[in-house]
Amino acid sequence: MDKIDRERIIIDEALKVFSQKGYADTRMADIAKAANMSYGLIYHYFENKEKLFDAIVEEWWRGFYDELERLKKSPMQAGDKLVAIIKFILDVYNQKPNQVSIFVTEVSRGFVYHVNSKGKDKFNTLFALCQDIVREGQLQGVLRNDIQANYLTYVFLGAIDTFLSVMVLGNESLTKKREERIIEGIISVFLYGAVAASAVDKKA
Amino acid sequence: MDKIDRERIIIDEALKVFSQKGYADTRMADIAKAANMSYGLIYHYFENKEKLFDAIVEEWWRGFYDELERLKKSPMQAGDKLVAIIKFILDVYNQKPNQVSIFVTEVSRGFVYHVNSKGKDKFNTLFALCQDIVREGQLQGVLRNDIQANYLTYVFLGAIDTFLSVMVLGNESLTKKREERIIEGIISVFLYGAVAASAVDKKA
Amino acid sequence: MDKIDRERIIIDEALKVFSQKGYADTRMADIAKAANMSYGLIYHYFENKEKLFDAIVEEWWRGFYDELERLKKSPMQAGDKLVAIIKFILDVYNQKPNQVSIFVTEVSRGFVYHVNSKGKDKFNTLFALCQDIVREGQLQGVLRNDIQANYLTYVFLGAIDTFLSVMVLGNESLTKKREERIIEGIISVFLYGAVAASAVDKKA
Amino acid sequence: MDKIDRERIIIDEALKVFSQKGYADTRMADIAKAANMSYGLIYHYFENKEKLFDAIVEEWWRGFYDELERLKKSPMQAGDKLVAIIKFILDVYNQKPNQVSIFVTEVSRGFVYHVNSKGKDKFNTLFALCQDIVREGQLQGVLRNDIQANYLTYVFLGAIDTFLSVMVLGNESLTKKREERIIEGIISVFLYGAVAASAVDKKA
DNA sequence: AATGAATGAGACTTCATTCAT
DNA sequence: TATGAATGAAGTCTCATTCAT
Repeated sequence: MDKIDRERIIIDEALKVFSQKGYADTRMADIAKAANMSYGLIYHYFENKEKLFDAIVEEWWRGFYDELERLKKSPMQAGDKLVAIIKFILDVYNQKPNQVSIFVTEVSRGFVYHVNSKGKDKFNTLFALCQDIVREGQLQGVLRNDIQANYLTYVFLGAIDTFLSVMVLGNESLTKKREERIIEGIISVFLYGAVAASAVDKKA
Repeated sequence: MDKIDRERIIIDEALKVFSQKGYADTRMADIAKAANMSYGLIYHYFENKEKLFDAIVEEWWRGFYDELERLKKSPMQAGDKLVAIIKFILDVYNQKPNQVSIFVTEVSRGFVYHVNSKGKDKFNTLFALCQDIVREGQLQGVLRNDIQANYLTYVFLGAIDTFLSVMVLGNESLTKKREERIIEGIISVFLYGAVAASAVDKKA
Repeated sequence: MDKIDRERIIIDEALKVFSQKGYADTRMADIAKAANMSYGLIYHYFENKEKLFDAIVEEWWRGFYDELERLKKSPMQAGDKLVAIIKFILDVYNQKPNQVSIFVTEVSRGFVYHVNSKGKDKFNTLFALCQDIVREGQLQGVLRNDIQANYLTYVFLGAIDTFLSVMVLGNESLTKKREERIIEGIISVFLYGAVAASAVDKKA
Repeated sequence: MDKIDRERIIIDEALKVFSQKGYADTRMADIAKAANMSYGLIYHYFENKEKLFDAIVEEWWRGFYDELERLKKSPMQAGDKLVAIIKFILDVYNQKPNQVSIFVTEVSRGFVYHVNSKGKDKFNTLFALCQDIVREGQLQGVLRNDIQANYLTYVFLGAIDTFLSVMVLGNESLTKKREERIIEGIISVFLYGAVAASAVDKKA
């Protein structure tokens, strides 16, 4: 088995264990057992527990960050970009729910990183990228201008995050159809608000 | 110094330390030092680290839960209830940012509770209570009926949660004026959507 | 309540707790609770846990030692003295089973005293006194001379000790009638042996 | 060094320390030092202090129990069986005095086991097995029938136990010749009684 | 590359004892 | 006398990490 394969196995299995037990309650021995190898061997591939965790986060983060950067630069309309973000996250959740789980429970709330600030940085970067897209939408006249971009971003990211939390805590899985409905629902509320049509006298 | 006072001091200092370092990285000795007493003494008042943490969470949770129950039963309009929820949380944040911080970073994402399910239960209870109020709004014709109540709730709670995360991670404090603006902003987006008035052809 | 009374209560209650939980597993707080007072107060009467334990042992030991000394000096026949010893021990057991229990489980096996040698000394003294009486019996021609006094003593003391162990471990209580039968039985085996009359061709 | 060897070393060294200091006063660090290894390593082989102690006791107990069962089933005469029991115990004492010491001071009096009842059970099992053999002797007409089997057993086991206590407390060792004399002595007193031949008017 | 025995810093916790009130 | 809050030494045990094989 070559080096890359081993690393893959370790990362994948560690991901499972971390997302099930949480970082603090995960033992290197648990990971080794899940990966079906001795724990000594893990140290050939990763310097220590934290670096291993970082590798997992980095992998997910890289993909997410790249997507956000790509979207930011793309010529799409801001509204469609926001839809694309949700789509992307739900896709990842579908393929690797554990990865999203870790992001939600450990990274975005920065617990592993209480001391250093890696998690905080990532969260802030994520927030900033979304806010850029939101601001772009405002400039395009697609999104409201009377509200600061950061508030719009709170609502947008928050909706996704909370939705994921519920999914993660409930261990729920996602059918394609359900995914559609969710995107539809969240985006619709975000864009057009929660108020009933009959009750609208918007921003009066 | 009497028993209740000591308990207060311990809880208050533990709250600070927990929220700064996170549960896992907090040492009983740290708390003792912060509270200016021997670590042995903490064990006179709290059975162990977890019970101490629970006491802290419980205190905040009790207040929050009571408020939600009170609101649920009150004759207010659902929209006003949602405003009241945000107001309440921001008030608590203003008075005890650490308490909110712990809730956001440790409890709502359930990391201390990966093993047992105390955190998960609290989160679900919280979600359910909000959803009840949202559903009430739908019945009153105030909130949209074409979207499932849980999606509306994701957006609402998510907005608050993400906002708090940003506040907590940024160690930001809140002026009265800023608080007003935030409530205004989040509620407005939640109720009327992010789309610019000029661009509205809602739910078409 | 005067000093002597308090001491009595502490000793009596400590005796119960020690005999139930054993020395190592007994907390000063347990004793205080049993004695219905604060644990601080115990330290007014006894220097520390070990001294308290010593006081308990000393009390029982004093009575036993005095009895043995008295018997040693008395003009009774050696056989009757041995009967008197058993009688005495069973009487104490009847009145204060816990006291005997402590002696059997903690002192005679010297566990509290593994470090120092108080228990060992007491056990040896006890053994020596019995052996003196046995030797006296040999001189009187009442007990066998062809066996060393210490072997006779092993059998005698051992019978009592094992019997008490069984009583103590089984939490059994003693009726007067049963007591008679036991004395009869043990003494009879000790004096005349376990061999059936029909099978006797003693010391052939 | 392989797994089994290490376990042997730990058990052997722990046995020494336990028998010298007693269970309660034995530190895991003491055992580690005696075994010339880090204390962490002990936990690779034994779950905790109590399990380590149990392993030691179990080893001795297994041998003793098997011997008793073997004797019980053997076609020997009951009297010879009793001799064999004493022989066996003395042999073990000769080879592993510490093992016997632990049994006498810690297990047979059940101090480690004040809470649970492992020690009590073992003691009762031991007693029951001996009593079976004694009863067999009664049925064979070799032992007296006019005394309950349990009383005969008290005397028999007690003699051995007390003798061992004296040996253990005195740290005495055993020559082959002395061993013979002891067996001779104890058995003789047990079988034929302590009374001088000249004074016999047995059971009159 | 691979194993898992070995290490030991350091965490939590207990509880006898002291001491201010 | 009486209380129980307060102390802190000391114990057990965990587990990331190292290292000989």
